[in-house]
Amino acid sequence: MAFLLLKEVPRYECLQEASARVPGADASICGVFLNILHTGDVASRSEGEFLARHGLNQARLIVLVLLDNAKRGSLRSSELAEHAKVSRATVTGLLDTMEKAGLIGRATDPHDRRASNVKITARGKTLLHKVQPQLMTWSQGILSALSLTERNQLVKLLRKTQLAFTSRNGSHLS
Amino acid sequence: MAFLLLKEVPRYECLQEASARVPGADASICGVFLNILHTGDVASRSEGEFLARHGLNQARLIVLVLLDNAKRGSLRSSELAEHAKVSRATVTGLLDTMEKAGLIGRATDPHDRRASNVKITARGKTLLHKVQPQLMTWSQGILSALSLTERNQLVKLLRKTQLAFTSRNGSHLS
DNA sequence: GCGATATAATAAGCCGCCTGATTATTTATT
DNA sequence: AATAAATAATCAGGCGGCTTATTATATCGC
Repeated sequence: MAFLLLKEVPRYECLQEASARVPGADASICGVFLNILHTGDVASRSEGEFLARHGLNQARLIVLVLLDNAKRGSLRSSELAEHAKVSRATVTGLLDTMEKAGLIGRATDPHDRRASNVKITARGKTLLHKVQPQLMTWSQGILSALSLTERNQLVKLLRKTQLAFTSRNGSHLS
Repeated sequence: MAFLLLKEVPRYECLQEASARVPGADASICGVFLNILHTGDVASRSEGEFLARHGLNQARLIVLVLLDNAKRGSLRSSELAEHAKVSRATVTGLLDTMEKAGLIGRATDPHDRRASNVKITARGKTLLHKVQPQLMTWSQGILSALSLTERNQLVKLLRKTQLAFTSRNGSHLS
């Protein structure tokens, strides 16, 4: 998402203004759309900045979380790709970086020599267990600006919105 | 935002589940955070796919919109960078691509030969005026899944959320 | 057992974004 | 007028994502 829309209010205000001139425009719809994009972007960038202070980013964090929770103690890179919803090729690069940083380790599977088992290292666990609670505190500090009622309401509306996008996408009516 | 979080539901469910095990975690906060990221990502990707069918992306669209609305008829690349909230270097590359595609033109400013005036071409205008109404129809088709009341409610909550992030960021308390 | 097919991971190369350095030009200072 | 400082745009190089080969290994069917 970062690659475009609405890093800051001005951009989306100018789009809002521009859209008013488009024939058939619905101000309410435009407003929702732009605010969804803008809010997601703000949240994503904030989290990214938070994680960068620990040498992490969102993709690396999710890999650590997945490996830390793995029942078997290890996952294959293809499983990581699938659960993190990132291409396999991307995972390869991601793991290269993380391996260099000592956060994860790779070992060829003895039963299937095409595959490799990816494990979180002690160093990775330490980092994760330090960062995760801080991330919770951080997000609580921010999102407690909304009351519990507001948060529930927001989640309900967001879920409905997600559904609207995905069902429309799935049916290819666009 | 695309560069990480929550392309699909599985990913964010697994994060939600994982966060439940973190000491001090607040399920309501986590739920809001993950849903904001997920919704923004879904919306951004959907729009990206829509625009790709017309050879556009979000950054190129905003450049066209800005140029089309420019009172003077042209903008400088630095102005585009500022309004689109993208770095100047990024705008240079963006304009290179768009110039090759015949959507915009560049001309050195006669009064300040360091600067160049960027204009939308006839071809660019044609494309924009074709795509913009389609984009409206498309987003209306999706977001009319929410009632007017729900949309108003959602925008109100999103604005409050944006504020929570930006004010926290601004004060550097993290 | 052996050739065709499938699968796991990686490599190669593109795109969009970034930061920081560079070049050309203008403006300010003395 | 001449040098210093500021400014506009671009270039160089990095990162993270993607898709499309490529390589090694497994498996299926005859």
